[in-house]
Amino acid sequence: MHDVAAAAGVSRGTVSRVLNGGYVSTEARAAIEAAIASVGYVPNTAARNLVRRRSQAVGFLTLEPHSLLLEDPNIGAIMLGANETLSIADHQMVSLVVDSARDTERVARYLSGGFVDGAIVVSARTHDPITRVIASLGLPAVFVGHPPDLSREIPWVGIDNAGSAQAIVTRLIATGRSRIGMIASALDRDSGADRLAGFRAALGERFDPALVVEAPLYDYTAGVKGMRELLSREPLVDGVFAASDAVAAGALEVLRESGRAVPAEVGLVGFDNSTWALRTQPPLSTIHQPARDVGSVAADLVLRQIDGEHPDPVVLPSPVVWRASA
Amino acid sequence: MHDVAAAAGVSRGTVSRVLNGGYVSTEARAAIEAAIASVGYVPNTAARNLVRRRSQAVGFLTLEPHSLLLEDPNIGAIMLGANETLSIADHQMVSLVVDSARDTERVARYLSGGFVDGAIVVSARTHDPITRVIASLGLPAVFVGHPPDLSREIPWVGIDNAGSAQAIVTRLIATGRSRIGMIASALDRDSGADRLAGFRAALGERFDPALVVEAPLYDYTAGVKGMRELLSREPLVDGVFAASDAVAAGALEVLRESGRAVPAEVGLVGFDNSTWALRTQPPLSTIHQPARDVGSVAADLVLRQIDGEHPDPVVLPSPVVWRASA
DNA sequence: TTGTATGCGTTATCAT
DNA sequence: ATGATAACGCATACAA
Repeated sequence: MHDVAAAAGVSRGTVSRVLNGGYVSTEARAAIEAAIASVGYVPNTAARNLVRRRSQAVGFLTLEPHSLLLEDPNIGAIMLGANETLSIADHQMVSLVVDSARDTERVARYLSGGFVDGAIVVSARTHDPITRVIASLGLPAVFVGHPPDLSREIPWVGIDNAGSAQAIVTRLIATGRSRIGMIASALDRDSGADRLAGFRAALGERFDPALVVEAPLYDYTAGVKGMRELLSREPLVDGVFAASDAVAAGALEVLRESGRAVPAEVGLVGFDNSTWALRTQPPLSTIHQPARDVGSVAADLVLRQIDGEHPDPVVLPSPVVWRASA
Repeated sequence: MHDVAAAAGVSRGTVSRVLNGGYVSTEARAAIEAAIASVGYVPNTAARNLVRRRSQAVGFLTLEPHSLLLEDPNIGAIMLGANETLSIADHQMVSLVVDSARDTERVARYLSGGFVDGAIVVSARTHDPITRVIASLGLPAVFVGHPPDLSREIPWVGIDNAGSAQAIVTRLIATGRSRIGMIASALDRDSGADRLAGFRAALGERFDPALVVEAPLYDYTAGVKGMRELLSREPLVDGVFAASDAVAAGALEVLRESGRAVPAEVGLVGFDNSTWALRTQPPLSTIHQPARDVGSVAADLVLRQIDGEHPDPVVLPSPVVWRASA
């Protein structure tokens, strides 16, 4: 910038004014713009942020085992939704992957180092070091999904997992099934635990713990193993609630192998309304997750906090999508 | 930091020394550390970077239509590999999504604003504005895959798509197939075009353009539509090379629907060795892409450029993985 | 309208 | 071993 000022024969202050917008004469502006072009000047945004004390950037972190990051299509959609909203507000979304203890420490430094004005956190857990850093730093943040403890300090956005699970299982019951099982995934996370709770609520008196098999992740493999286990525990099972569409796809494959017709003999429902749901034969009845909206709302919630507001948590609607699998 | 210095009764220089490492007396160090804790001081890394003129960060950008970003499991693996290597070198990987014209401009500013010391670019195209910015900025960068023009200015890392395609198709031919078709995806990208070239090379004289159907993306849907088209063009097709495992999975579904046994009546091979390959029935013969290594090498190549070196492009091995589908 | 001066939070070069 | 002090590249209040 020094060079530009010299080349244009003005002071650095004036150069700064044409860059940002302020009173500057037409001639001076022309001279400066010419100088900028000839010198090939690009402003150092980092320096600008130092003086403005804002970075115009928001971090997006996924506190997940990396395998899940690769599998879960929702996370990608959430990112895109968040980015879109941040982009409109002229904020840069920077996605940070934390995949090791070393990452955790470095990301914590990054967050507290003035590089971001806020953060969107997917799959936060209360005990997570990063979560603590954010809380103690007072960094504007929003969680996707509701972590047990900090829900009151930090706003969150999500869906009603329990209610939606209850709704679709109720509907599954209404198709006349009597032995309904569940392949429950990720019970250590709020989404997983809530879906199981909804399943249980829908069944009420008829709930049978023996018909719930547990799996660590929301993936295809969980469906394969889970369905085999379910079948061995109760060969007469005629309804299955899979904790996600990927899980349901795995279960469907096993049902096919074992010669059970879907939906004639066994009704199957999933969760997510992901691409899986339309790829299977028959297509899956499932719960629609408005993942893109979740991201968009998350972005909005950080932005508002950056502006000094204290927004409330947001729960987005997640309707049942009924197809042919049940 | 001013507060810390005051509280500890020393100068800011000394505080800086305990933070970074330098000669400082035991008493001073103790006093300063106590002050840091009581004040709750966290260093502003942004300010440090300004004076050091290094950010210790590397950008990771995916110049893809966002739909593909969500679908492609390779990109996630590449990210993880890159992050691991960067992390060991104490560099922060920041992933930037460019999903609109507005994004393009903002990301370009971000890149030239001093926030990153280098960049890893997936799916670069020569005409892309971001690519031009990087080139004109002289920012240390590496491409994943080889863009046509800038290959000499900017190093890249990738696999031999053409050679691998030729290898697996040759092997498919060796199983005694006589009417072999290809579902070719993403012909506007080097990977897509090269895979087709390899297919053609393997067939030599027997290559028949009528047996090549084109699809825009490497996804499941492309396989479904492509296989239907192929079947209608040549009902007697007995071998299929799908441009990716996801494409192969879609094709397999159509083959099943139309009553063709795989591999008995039709041999099918894919590309990527992704999770798709093991989920299908039968599992797919395919090409193993060392995606994680690609990311790791990419990181290494930027790091070396940041250190002033001028590394050559790297081609990683991508062996045939033979399973039951052909 | 424009120039000058000061500060943003650090590191680094000097002396001491 | 430590304390001043000058950068780093920019924005801005104030003066002119």
